[in-house]
Amino acid sequence: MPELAEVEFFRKRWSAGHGAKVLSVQLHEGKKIFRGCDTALLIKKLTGAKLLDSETAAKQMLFHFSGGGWLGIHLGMSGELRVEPAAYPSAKHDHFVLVQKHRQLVFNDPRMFGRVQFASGPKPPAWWTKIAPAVLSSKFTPAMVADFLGRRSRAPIKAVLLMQERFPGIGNWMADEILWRAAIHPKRPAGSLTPSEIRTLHRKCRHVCKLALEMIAGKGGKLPPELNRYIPKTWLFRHRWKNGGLCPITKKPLIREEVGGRTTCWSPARQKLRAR
DNA sequence: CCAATTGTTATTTA
DNA sequence: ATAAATAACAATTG
Repeated sequence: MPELAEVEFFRKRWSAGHGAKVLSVQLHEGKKIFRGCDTALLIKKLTGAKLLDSETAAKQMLFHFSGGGWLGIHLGMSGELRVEPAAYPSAKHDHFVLVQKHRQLVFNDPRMFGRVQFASGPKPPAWWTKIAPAVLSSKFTPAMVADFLGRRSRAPIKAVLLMQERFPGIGNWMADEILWRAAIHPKRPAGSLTPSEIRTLHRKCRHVCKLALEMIAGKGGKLPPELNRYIPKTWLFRHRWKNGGLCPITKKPLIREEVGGRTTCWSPARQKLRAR
């Protein structure tokens, strides 16, 4: 479920615990979200440590603790972070909980495609620092996009936009939103885009990321079903899942079909298979 | 029972 | 050998 802006939204929730100590760590040992994670070390280092600060990159979050603890969380498909009262009893799929004096920081993930990582040391670990430069950073340039599209020239552009090594944080709905705004058909081979289309694509990537962060991450309420409250009807997002949905620009019917292995929504009246 | 799901990754195919 | 397509992961919901 969570893409760039939603990840930032969830990180902000847990930021309620900045400056407070972790009294205890509760986790469901052996669950898939802990694959490759040294949970014994995690528990040892985080118990009694203070949560100092946190940040997001792509679809991941990094929480920094006193004593050199670095906690990485990826929400996968169905994960979410919540803040619950100190007396809260764990619910189903609450696989990982940091207990503080005045609250509990809860990671809930039914499908467990999410992930918990932990490292100890003076600096953030490699699995964090190697994440690709953010779409909103100055390192994300039209030339870099053009180069990447050239190396993925036969894959549909929709599939290429989902590749985290170059478009960190962009997921299924954001990719569709970007292509719709750029008026590019999702099945177009990445290598078939004109230089002008590539510049437009680059611009729309940044625009959608920026607006999504403003609209979603800045808010304090609840998420998935309520996400519609934050996103205006001028976005494809508000129409993409409805049967019989109409393109907000052309007012013509939208199409849903699998592209690059994911359900994809587009406006055939606006997004043509041949370059214009 | 069947099909769906806003993500990644291992395996298979071309 | 490389890139692209597909299957698999797990749990729930419609």
